[in-house]
Amino acid sequence: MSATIRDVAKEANVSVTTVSRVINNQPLVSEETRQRVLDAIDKLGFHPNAVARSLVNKKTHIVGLLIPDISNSFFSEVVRGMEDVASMHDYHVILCNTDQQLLTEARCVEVLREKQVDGLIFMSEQVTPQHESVFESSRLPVVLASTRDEHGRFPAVYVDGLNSSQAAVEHLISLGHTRIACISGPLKDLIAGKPRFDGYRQALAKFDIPFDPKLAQEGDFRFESGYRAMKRILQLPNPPTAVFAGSDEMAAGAINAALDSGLSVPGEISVVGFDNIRLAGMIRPKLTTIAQPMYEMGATAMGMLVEVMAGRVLKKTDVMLPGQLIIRDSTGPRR
Amino acid sequence: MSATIRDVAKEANVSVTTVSRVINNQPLVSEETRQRVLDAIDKLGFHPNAVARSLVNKKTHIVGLLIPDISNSFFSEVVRGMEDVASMHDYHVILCNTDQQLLTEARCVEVLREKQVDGLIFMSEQVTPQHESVFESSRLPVVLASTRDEHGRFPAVYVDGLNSSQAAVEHLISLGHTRIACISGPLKDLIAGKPRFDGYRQALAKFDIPFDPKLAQEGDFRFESGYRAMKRILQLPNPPTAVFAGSDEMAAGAINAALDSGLSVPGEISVVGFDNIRLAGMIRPKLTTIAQPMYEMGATAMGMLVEVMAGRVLKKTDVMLPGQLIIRDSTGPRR
DNA sequence: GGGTCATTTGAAAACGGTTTCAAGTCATTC
DNA sequence: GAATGACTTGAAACCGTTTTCAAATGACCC
Repeated sequence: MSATIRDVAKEANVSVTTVSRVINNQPLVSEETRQRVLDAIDKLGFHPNAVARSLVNKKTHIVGLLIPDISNSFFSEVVRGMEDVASMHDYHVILCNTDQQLLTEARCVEVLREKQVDGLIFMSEQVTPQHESVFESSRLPVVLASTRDEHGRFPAVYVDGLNSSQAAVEHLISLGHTRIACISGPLKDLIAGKPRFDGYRQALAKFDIPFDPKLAQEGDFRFESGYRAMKRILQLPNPPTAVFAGSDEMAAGAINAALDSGLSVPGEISVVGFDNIRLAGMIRPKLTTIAQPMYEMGATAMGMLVEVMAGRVLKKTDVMLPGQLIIRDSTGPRR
Repeated sequence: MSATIRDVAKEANVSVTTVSRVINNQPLVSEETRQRVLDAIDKLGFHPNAVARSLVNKKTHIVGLLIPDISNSFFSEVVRGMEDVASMHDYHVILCNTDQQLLTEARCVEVLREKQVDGLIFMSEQVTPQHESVFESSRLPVVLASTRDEHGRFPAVYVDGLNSSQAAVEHLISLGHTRIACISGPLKDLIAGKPRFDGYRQALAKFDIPFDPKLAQEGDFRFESGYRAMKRILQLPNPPTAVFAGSDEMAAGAINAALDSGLSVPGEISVVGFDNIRLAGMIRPKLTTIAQPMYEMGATAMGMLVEVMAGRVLKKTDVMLPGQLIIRDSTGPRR
């Protein structure tokens, strides 16, 4: 079918060794033979077979990406960062949607390993002991993105949820709000759930505002859960004047719920989100939020994985990126 | 390092042939030896090396995805459909962001081919003769998604932009609007640009509404271009009472521009979009739009590719999916 | 007892590259 | 003119599988 290195060798009247040297730009070939080989390659339209090459090199230059759901804009932005850095280093990425199912995740690791990928990036709300054992028995370099394992066994990149959300809530407090609700993500999520909720409480504590459990609702980061949580909150006898949501989608849901209940935003109730997905600038009012450096997080994670795969040792195995408060139109002074 | 088929053979006291038969579930092995081999595999923690396997099979069970930009929610939704169907058939996908740069696209095709992928799915605004020649010289099965080539040389799946947008505009007309603007995508885009614009004109023509070139603005599908186009339109001496936008993002931009100009939507101006991305249900007012079956488009494209890779011949090489008008809150009767 | 046949098994040749190591060529040196 | 060394080159082993083909085994039949 397609020409092989042997065909080229025959055509150029040299050995396969020499052809191999030429296609790998090794210096030990005379200019004249090199040219002859190049001509033969051209003539036959030869392309080296990366599979054969991988078999002997034991390197595929492919990395696996275990992502909950690529259609979620948070992940797709992160993945873009990963892919850009990967291709910068001549790596390609295999994408796997896991829906955070341990079984799916484990199966993916297994076949990726059979496919001899050079490394793995993992994203998921939790990294359980089962995860750790799956990763360890795969013997592959693994980097965690937007998550981390309890024991810090694997390098990880994530955003500082605690301080970021504290800043978000302090922003609300600085506007005069004292009755502030929180729509958090699942608290068992140790990166995007718990820390953001803790930041909320920490801000309250700092200003001696008592914590009212009724004002704390748990959602799942999605629009609908934000909408429903807000509806519940607004039925309270003594509703809040501001809401901090653990994700932009939930914040958008909350805003819609408020508007549907006839409240103006930020006139009667302020809302602040978390993530700064594209949506945040497109809804009305534009969302005040914490910008997560999603692209950068993906890029950083892939950068670390590349380092590890190159056999170098990481200077920092635990990278915490700062979030940034972006003040737009969904927050205003208490009236 | 990792155990090979030879190690297993030695451990089980059989030949590699027999081991190979066992791991491929071939029937010509006695129950007793099979068990012995299975035990050895277990004991050594053996996993077959897919690279070596691919070398002889000439099948990698990997397909390449050439996508303009995975961080765009339209593409990420499509890709999700592709990946789901791929994994259903035991394929994995390598993701490449091309930014619609011919050079990047060509380079990706080349290295994917070197990596011996079994097929390719391509997305981009245009398929030029250069593209065709790149695909053809790669000798890989190719399926086009949300685009198509002039000569119909490659199987393609896309949404019927002409009839869908005609339906969208007819919806506006049925609400009593006669002065209707159009914010289209680039007209050189033969799938998402031109046809949607043509559908707009066709609807006007059907109801004998004259076409006013001033009401036709060209954008690039993104939010900002919609915003700017709307601002221009609203400065017209005789502004329209409704706008049809070629994408939801542009529609969202248009709505924001209208609100910023003090107009109410849909009270004073109706807006209809195209795509039905998640955003459409999250903005205020919720967007009336044409739902593109994005997931289904990805799934269908991958389904076709799988067929082709299996050596079967496609019943239909040109699949046109219908769009669906979804009436929400951004359109209302002319006042 | 030899021939036939079905059933299991394994040796060896691929697949398309890389790499080790030895050898050949030729100018330079003493 | 032989020894030295720099520079090119190639034969062959190897990477971890699959597959072809032949051989071994044992049951069965006449």
